[in-house]
Amino acid sequence: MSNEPAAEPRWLSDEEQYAWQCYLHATTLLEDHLDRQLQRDAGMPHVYYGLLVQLSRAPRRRMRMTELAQNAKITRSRLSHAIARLEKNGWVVREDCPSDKRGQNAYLTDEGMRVLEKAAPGHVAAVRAAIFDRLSPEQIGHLAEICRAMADGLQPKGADLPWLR
Amino acid sequence: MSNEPAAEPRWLSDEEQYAWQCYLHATTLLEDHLDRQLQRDAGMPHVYYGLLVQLSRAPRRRMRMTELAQNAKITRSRLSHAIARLEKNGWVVREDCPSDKRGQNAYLTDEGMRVLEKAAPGHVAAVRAAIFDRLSPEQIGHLAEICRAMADGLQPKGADLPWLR
DNA sequence: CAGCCATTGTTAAACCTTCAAGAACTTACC
DNA sequence: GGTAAGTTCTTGAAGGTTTAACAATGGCTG
Repeated sequence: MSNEPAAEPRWLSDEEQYAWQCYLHATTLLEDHLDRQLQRDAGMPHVYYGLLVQLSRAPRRRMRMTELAQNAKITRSRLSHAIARLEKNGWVVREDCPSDKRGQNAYLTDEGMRVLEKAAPGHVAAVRAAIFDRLSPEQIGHLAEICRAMADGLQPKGADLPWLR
Repeated sequence: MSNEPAAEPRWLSDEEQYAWQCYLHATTLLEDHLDRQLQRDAGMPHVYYGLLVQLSRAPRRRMRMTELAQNAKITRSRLSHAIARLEKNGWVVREDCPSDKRGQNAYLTDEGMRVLEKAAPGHVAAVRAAIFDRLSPEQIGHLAEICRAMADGLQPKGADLPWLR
């Protein structure tokens, strides 16, 4: 199916092309906007912030690296670099996992927690201003539904990234 | 409004939180997926591909740097680096702009055009598989509407980036 | 036309991401 | 229990992005 030269590619209809255009614009602008907002107000990019959020919600503010990577939808390699940086900031520390000697836990430090709590209101405000204050409740429902369908189609099964690709 | 400590941040409702989660997952997974797809099949990241597409649609396959950056929603700096790389590949060349001595045009070469035409079918197929084959026509309409509303709120007015932020 | 401010595009440095490879450990199986 | 295969996490290098600063030019205002 992906080996044949694909005799006649099914191009996008006008509606589809328009939707795709809008999607690309919105997602690029939003991601850039949030990255800058967080870089300015909290000294880290959006993805890193997301990692702290995950950790803050985890049982004892700790989580196995792989699980964290899965939740955040990033590769283990990327996470490894990210945690290294967050560790330098003193916001996270690594600990050996008791039950599996290969494993590492990332632990959100008190200082990391403070940074997160300080950044959260501004971030939520930014997200709200960019999305939820601009959409009707029905649209929010539709968005969730649409994104869920998309994410479903992109989830697991792949080479080094059991979940990505 | 952004100066006051924000007495009581309006957190996200459960529905909003769910939608935001879905959105983040879908957009991260999709962007990663397309980046890999294009890197593998065309030797460039998704953004670079988008630049070639823009150029291919422009009048004489050329466009002013700033205009290209605006259309692609990226900074001039990022574009500058990107075009430098594409130029190394021989897919784009820079030309002085006749009417404004500060200006540069990016021109899509014949080779660049070939690369684009070769990559297009696979890319469209990937986009289709990830989105349009998974959504109903109504959902596609909703998506466009939602993204348009989001993009509208994020458009222009800013410091070094007259359009971004 | 002189002065001043805005715009255009680039650059260097710091940072982030990807990719491929590898070290350490676990599991399954004989 | 020993070996092969799989899992977990890290690393270094290559490449992409951001930020701030800059040179060159344009355009406005008096």
